[in-house]
Order: sequence, then structure tokens, then C-alpha cells
Amino acid sequence: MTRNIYKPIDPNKSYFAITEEVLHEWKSENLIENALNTHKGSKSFIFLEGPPTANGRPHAGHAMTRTVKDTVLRYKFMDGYNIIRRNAGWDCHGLPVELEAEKHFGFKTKKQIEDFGIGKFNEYCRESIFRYIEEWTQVDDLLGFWIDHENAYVTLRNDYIESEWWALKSMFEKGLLVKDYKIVPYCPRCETSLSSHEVSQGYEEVRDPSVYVKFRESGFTNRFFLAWTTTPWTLPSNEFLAVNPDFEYSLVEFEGNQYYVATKLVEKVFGKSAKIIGTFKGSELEGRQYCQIMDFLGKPEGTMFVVTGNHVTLDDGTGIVHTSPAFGADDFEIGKNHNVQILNPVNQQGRFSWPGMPWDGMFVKDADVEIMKYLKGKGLILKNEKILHTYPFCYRCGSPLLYYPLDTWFIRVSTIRESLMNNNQKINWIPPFLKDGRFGNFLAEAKDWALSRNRYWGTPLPIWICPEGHKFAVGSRDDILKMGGKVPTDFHRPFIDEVVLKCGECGAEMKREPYVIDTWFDSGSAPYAAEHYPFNQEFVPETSVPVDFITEAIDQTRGWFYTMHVISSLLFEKNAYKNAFTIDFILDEQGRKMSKSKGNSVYALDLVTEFGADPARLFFFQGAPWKPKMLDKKFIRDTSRKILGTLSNIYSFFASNANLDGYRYTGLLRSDNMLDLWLLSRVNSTVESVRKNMDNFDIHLALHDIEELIDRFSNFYLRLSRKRFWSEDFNQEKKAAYSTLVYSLDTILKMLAPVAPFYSDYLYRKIWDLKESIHFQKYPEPDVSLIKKDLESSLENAYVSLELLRRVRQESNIKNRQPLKEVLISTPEGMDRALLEILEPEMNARDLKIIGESEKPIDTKLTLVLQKAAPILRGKTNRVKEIVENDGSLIETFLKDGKVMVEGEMLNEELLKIIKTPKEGYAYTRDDKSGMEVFINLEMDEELEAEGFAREIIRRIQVMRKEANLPYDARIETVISDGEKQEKSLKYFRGMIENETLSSSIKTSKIDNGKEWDIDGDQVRISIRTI
RNA sequence: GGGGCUGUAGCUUAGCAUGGUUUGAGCACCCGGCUGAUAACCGGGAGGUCACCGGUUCAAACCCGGUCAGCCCCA
Repeated sequence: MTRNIYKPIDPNKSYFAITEEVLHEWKSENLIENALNTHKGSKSFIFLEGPPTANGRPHAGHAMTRTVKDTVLRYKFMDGYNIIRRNAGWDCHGLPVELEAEKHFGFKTKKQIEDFGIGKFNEYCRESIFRYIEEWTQVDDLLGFWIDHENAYVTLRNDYIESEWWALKSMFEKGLLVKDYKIVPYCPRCETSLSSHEVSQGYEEVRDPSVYVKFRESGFTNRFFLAWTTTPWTLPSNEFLAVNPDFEYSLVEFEGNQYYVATKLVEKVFGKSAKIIGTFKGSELEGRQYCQIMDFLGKPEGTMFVVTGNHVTLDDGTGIVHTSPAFGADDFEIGKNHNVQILNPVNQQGRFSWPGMPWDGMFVKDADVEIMKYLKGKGLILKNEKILHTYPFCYRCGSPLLYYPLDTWFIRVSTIRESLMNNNQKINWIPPFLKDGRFGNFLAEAKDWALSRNRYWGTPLPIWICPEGHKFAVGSRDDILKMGGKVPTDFHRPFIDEVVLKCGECGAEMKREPYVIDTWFDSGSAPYAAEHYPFNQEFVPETSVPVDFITEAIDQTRGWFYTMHVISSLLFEKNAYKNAFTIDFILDEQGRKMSKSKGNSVYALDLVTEFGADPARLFFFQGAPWKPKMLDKKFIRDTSRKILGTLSNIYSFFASNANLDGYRYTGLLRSDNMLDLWLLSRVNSTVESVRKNMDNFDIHLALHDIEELIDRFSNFYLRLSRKRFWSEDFNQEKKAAYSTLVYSLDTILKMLAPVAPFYSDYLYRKIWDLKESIHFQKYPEPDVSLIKKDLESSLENAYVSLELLRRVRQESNIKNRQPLKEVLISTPEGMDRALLEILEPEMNARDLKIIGESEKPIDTKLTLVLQKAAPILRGKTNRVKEIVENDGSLIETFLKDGKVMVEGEMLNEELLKIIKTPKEGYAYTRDDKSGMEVFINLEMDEELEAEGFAREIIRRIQVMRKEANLPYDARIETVISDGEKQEKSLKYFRGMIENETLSSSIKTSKIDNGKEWDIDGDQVRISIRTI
């Protein structure tokens, strides 16, 4: 008796339902924990999770990043690696979090926060960062991301902070952490400076004023230096004008006044009508005095003259740069060099704060228009326009940034540029062009890292200062104790602010510098701080960095990838990571960037529940992950149907037959069957290429290989093998076929497991009927002994002959079901008859032959190329044509000599050509690529026609069986309406019809029940009945 | 202004490193066929100046130079 060893699968089950079912099994079997603790002691693969901030919902892009992480880790795990640091991480501090809190409380300024209490404010921040952590873990579950949430690292923990303090102290002691009064990018709303990598996140294109301001040269009434600016609010602070010493400047007469302008820009500024009355080198202008345009701020000593600088360009403006040392990095340097008082009327909220100034109290950007009006009134503006350019905005709150002079703590990154660049060469970037492209370029211009933030919720800067100016860097809890302080239970503000130390040099009280640090320093410290280095010895710089693998979206080249690289280079003088996999963004269905404001974001949770995890995951690897990808729902469904749906069908086919036979897999059996050998070869050569691609992190190419194999498996191997699986006796050959099928399906599922972890496990368990997960199996290794490349190519070649046959049948209007008397195949490369026999069932011919050149049923005929011959032959044309086409002896001469003489005319290769036509009664077609030709004999006899008709009837009966939902092995009685064709079919092929349709009896009679069919114009009624 | 990437059919793409006859495929469309697993599959049709220009070469989608367009980054 047969029993259902292989459980059927429900083709209508949704992938989400499968996700849930499999997830349930994983959980009940504690698989995730097992995965974290298995393979201890074997070769290691170190991962590092880039910590997200869990105060927002995870979206489609997060789902993709997490899929890539998971896929790589699963692959490495199946490949036998011990995955180290497979734990989650959360980024907790920073402006984004504070901003949320401010919104919650309705605060607009820092004063409000301080009045409210830093303690209470930070308490709220601490809670709010984990607002969506449940959704994050839920998404990880449903997406199949095996990561340890229990032991997640969290950047707000005292231990984490203590490690950072250690790092900062060591930088401080090396002189790499310094305080400086400098121009920094500054957000007036958040009232803090930002680092260059933060600034780079927030450039936007805006319209700003573009003003040409007239600075009158001292001693002249109508001679001006013409300077250009897009920030009129900085004009009250003007102290110098800068020219490039190497440029040529012209003095131009225009509408009664004279202006100095860079010669190359004269036309751009004045048009063609300007008259040049003199030229100067920039250096000649140096030192010329001009009159201050506004004197609200007073006139410091040693200002209001022309200076030179190489930062002056001809890109836009006039080649003369208005310089206000308070509000520009270059300007500041100039002010410093001339040792002048800096005019800064702007307070830290970005407002003018200078009683007596007409714009006192105004936000600087709002004052632009007023200032222009004022200057216009004084006749000091030549022209003003609007310009479209990019300007930096605060990447979190959206306020325009100012360049503002502040006391700031810096890490002197610029001093280690060389080593940053050298270390970069050792990183394997995926895709590779990032190394010397985007990332490498950024390193080449690495700026000092403005680290301190005048804020509240962050890792406190561990520097204490005494009134004498002595500084001390705290690098641990012990340092606090050693210096006479008390270690607070929470290292955050305000508690840390209360810690007072005793100066080791003068004994005075030391107070902490009131800053927190850039939150990017937190995440960039993950390699060591998450392990509480150096206080915990698990982390060993020699072996714990670089980690093997990290992956994040492209924006992190300037974010996490950068800060990790910098910090690791500073602390350990080596790389933080070996392989950096970079992903581009996911766009909406129209190809637009997803954004909250457009409302077109797709959340990870919705994506996973709508499609199921595996379809989403497969989608992420359609095309290279580092190219932007449109989220196309139809495409997601099509992809999963093509890959997973086909696998379902392979399994269903196998299961239904194997159950009938009571088959059970007992290992791969030796088979001589060409198809088996072919499939085994194909599977193993695919294992080879998939492994190679996975090892190179070309996951999308690996998946492509697997997809192709699945298609060939189903539509080639299985289609051609069906007859073998249907045969009645359960012999050795059939067992070999089954074993080939199972072996191949098993191997494919294992290869697919890292990308589609749920579905592969789901089917795997069905094949093996075991409570064992695919994810703990070994990733397939190629069995080289089974790879037969020549068999693969010759079978593909043989398949071409089948395609050709179908083509020639169609051209001759003969259905595939109609058997042919004879099929002749000619191929230049020759063909193994055994290969052809595999295709025989599909070819449906009484006789199948491989023929040589001379056996082709072809008439070769000579003909005239009329276009060329007619103009020469003129009146003789028709007569010559007649002879050429009908005199059979000419062709031999032509083949031998390349020319023939007809009617006294020499006909050469230009005028003649050979045409090949199939002999009467044959049709043929040819594949130009391979040169293969297929001929069919068109002759029909009564028996062939009867067989064709018999097959039509069989087909109809099969459809009826299926419509009636009969089991495969149900026997029936069949009645067919009478008619000449029916009778003939039965006469010759009764047995075949009975066999194929499992009909115990079959007869013809006049009937009116059953179903009426139209078989090429013949109305045939068929009725079947189970017995 | 500088840098990076991309440009192959209506859409999604393979091929490009190591140049080799007519650039493959999927989706969608039209016609036909096949089908005791398949919303599968097969044949045919329509649809490509492989973005454009030039160079190297016997030979260029591929290598080189330039241009244009889109996206991203920087200043």
C-alpha cells in the first residue's frame, strides 16, 4: 500500500501565511538562539550591526538593509563560520532625539529646556528613543533577520559611554582633541555647531539674494570696489575686501561710475556696454582703502582695505569678496592674520542683538531684505537678483545654517588623512568604485571633526577645566574617583555636570566643559565601545577589528562608515571593517524618492505583511543592490511566483508521484539516463558559480544563477522526464530519477536558503519530513565529478532541434499532436543519438534520423539574380532564366568553376545564386546560429492521421478528468460519439487511448450526454464515468 | 565649479573586467501551439541607431577621449 509520505502543499497559501507558520516553528524550536550559539570554535566571521535610532518606524529601505545583512550571515553560517557579534544595536543620542522631545513639550529655545530641567528633558529622551522598538523587532522577526535582540548594544549605557571616554582621553593626550575658537556650521534653532558630515546631509537648493555691493575707494567720489554676496546680513560686519593676487582686475566705467571687477567677469556683470579704463593685477590692489558702508558696529582698527587670498575664485560674483571675519572660515582666517576685532552682532539664536542697529532683534535671514533696502537708499547697490544655489540646512530641524564663530572641541582628523587613505585601500568596497570614488574623495579632504555640541542628550564630553585653565580628560570611572569626584549613577547630564574634580596641577576645583559630543561619535565607536573596551577584555584590537562585514545604505559613506573609519584609525591605527556593502535607496512606484513629506513612504511592516518575507527579500536582490530600485508591487509578485511558485510545482509533481510509488529517498542513485546526468551536472556547476558569487557578495548574481537553474529544472528536465515518472513499474531507473529530483531540489533549496529563509525551510521540511531546519545544514559544495560541461552544452544544443521542429511544424500548419512520418535533423557539429532520444516524446514522429550533408532532402537550384542580370541580358533575360533554372547539369559546373556559359553569356557569381528548397513533400527550417537544419516529411497516411486524432481525443479526456477532479489513478469508462475519424482512431489506437486515459472500456455510440468538443471542425462528444 | 554612478525594446534587466558572426531574457501586446505539477511552458510577430560624437582595432554595447541626460555626493 502506498501512503502519503510527502505532504501536499496548498498552492493558494499566501507567502505571509508561510512566513508566520515557519516563524512559529523557529520560535518553538529556539532556532535563533541555536544559531547564535552554534559553530563556536570554528573559523569566525565578525559582523557589526549599524545601530538605528528606534524613534521612527522602519521603512522599506531598512527592510532591504536588514535583508542583506541577514542573507550574508546566513550564508556564512551555513558555510560553517562562527558568526560573531550577531547582536542588534541601538543609537540613542543626538539632535534627532532632542528635537522629538522639544516638539513633544512645545519648546522653541534652549532656555525653555533649561528652565524645564535638563534632567526631566533627558528622561523623556531616554524613553522616546525606544518608542518603535517593538515594531523594529517585529519587522526583524517577520523578515527573518536572525539577530540577537536580547543582547543588543545600546549607546546610552554607562559602560558604552565609559569606553568612549577612554577613547577621547587617549585622543586628548595625543593632542588630537583640542578646543579652538573657529567658524563652524551652526544651527541657530538647535543652538549648536554641527560637524561637516552632519552638514553634508542637509544641502538643499534655494533661492537667495544675489547682491552687488559698491564699496567706495577712499579718496574718490565715484570709484568703487564691486563685491558680491548672497548673505546681505553679513554686510554690517564687513571688515575687508578680498581679491585674488593672481587675477587681473579691470577698472570699468559704467553709467558714470567706475568699478573694480575681475577682468574675466566684466562682461558677465556689466554686459557688453562696459568700458575698461585700466587694468591691475590683484596684488596691486592690495592695501587700497575703502569707505565703510555701515558704521553701526563701529570701525575696528586696521580694517577696511583690500587684502589678497587664493580662496577668491571667478566662479561667480565679481572676483572681489566681501569679507566678514565673523561669518566665514576664510574670512575668519583673514581677520586672525590681521589681528583685528571681530564684529559679531548676531547672538546664538541667529538674531541681531545690537541696540541701535535698525535690525536689532531680527533673525538674520529675515533681515536680508531690509539691509538691501537700506543700502539701496544710500546708493550702494549696483544690482540685486535672485540666485538658485545649494545652501546647507540643519539636517534635522531644517533651519538654515550659519557659519558662526564659536569655541568648539575638535578632533584633528586632518592630521591623519594619509593613514585614513592608506587604510581605505585595504577595505573591500561593494561596489568597488566607492573606494576611490565617493569615499576616497571624502577622505582626501577630511576636515577636523567639530565634536562638541552645546546640547543636553548625548555622551558628555569628558573634559574638566579649572579656573587656571588646566585641563583633565576623564577616561574612566576610576579617573573620577582618582581626581576626587563622585561617580554618578547616570553618566548623562545633568548628573555628570555636578561632578567636581580637584585639579592635579593647582588643586583648584575643576568643572566639566558643558558640552555633549556628536552622536556620530557614538555609533562610530561601536566596534570597541559595544564591547566595553578596554574595561572588558573580550575585545582585543589585534583580532577584534577589522570586523569582517558591515552593510548600510549609501548615505552612510559620510556617516557611520566614515566615523568608524576615522575612530578606528585614530585609536587602533587599523581598519574598522574589511567588507563594506553599500545599498542604494528604494524608490516608490513612480521612481521618486520616498519621503515623509510626500507621504509615499512604504513601511517595512506593511511590505512584509502584504507580500510575505521571501517575496520581499527576493525582490531586494533583483538587480544590483547598489542601484536604486523601484518598489513595484507587480514585479515583487511576479518574481516570487517565478521562483517560489515553480519550486512549489516541482515539489507537488514529485510528491504526488512519489506517494503513489511509495518512494523514499535513500541517497543519490547512479543513473545512466542522459537527463539525470545533465541535471546533476547543471546543479553542480550552478553550485560552483553561486558559491563564487556569494563569496564576492554578488548576491544578486547568485540568485540569478539559481533562478535559471530552477527554470531549467522545471521546464526542461521535469517536462521531458514526465513519462518516466508515470511509468507503472517502480523500477531502478525510476528510483534513480526520483533520487536525482530530490537531490537537485534539496541542493537548490539550500542554495536559496540565505535569500528566502522561510520558504526554503518550509519546503525542506516537507521533503525530509523532519523537524530539522534547512538553516543548520551545510551550504552545498560542488561535486565536481558530476559536472560534465560538454553534456550540458550538447543537450542545450539538442534542445535547439526541438525548437526548430516546432517552428517548421507551425510553418507547415501541423500541430504538435499530429505525429509525423519522418523527422530529419542535420547538424554541423554532429549529435549523439542518445541525446536526441530524450527529446523523442516531444518530437512526436514515427521516424527520427540524424542525417549528413548528402542525405538532405533538398533540391538545389540555380537562379538568376534578376536585379543584376537583367540590365546585362536585356531581351535574353527570360530565356536565360528558363535554362538556368531547369538545366540540372549547370549547377555542377557552377559549383566547380564559379561561372557558367548560357546562350553565349558568361554568368558569374554576381549574377547567379544557388537556392535550396526542400524536396517535394518536405518542409524545413534552419537555425542560423548553429547551422542546424530540421526537415519533416509531410506525407500522411491513414494510420498517422488516426494517431493524431487519437491524441486529440486523449487530450480531451484528460481535460475532462481534470475538470472532474479525478485522482490520478482513478479508472473510467469512456463513450465517444460515433464518426469515421473516431472509428479509425479506435481501430488503430484503442490500446493507447485506454492506457493514457486509464479507461477500462471505450466505445463509440450515438450519445447526447457528456461534453461536446470541436476538434479542428469535427464535433465530437465524449462522456466519461468513474468505475 | 569638482567628483562618483547610471544610460541596452513601452517597462525591468543580462552581457561590459579578459572586444569576435545577426545584443539575450522577463513583463505587457498580437497570432499559434503544448499541458494527467505549473497563474507554468513552447513557436512566431511587433518592438533596439546598445544615449550621442569621435578614436583605437581586421572587428567595439564592451577599450580610450569627448558630449548630452538622469541620480547621488562635494564646494
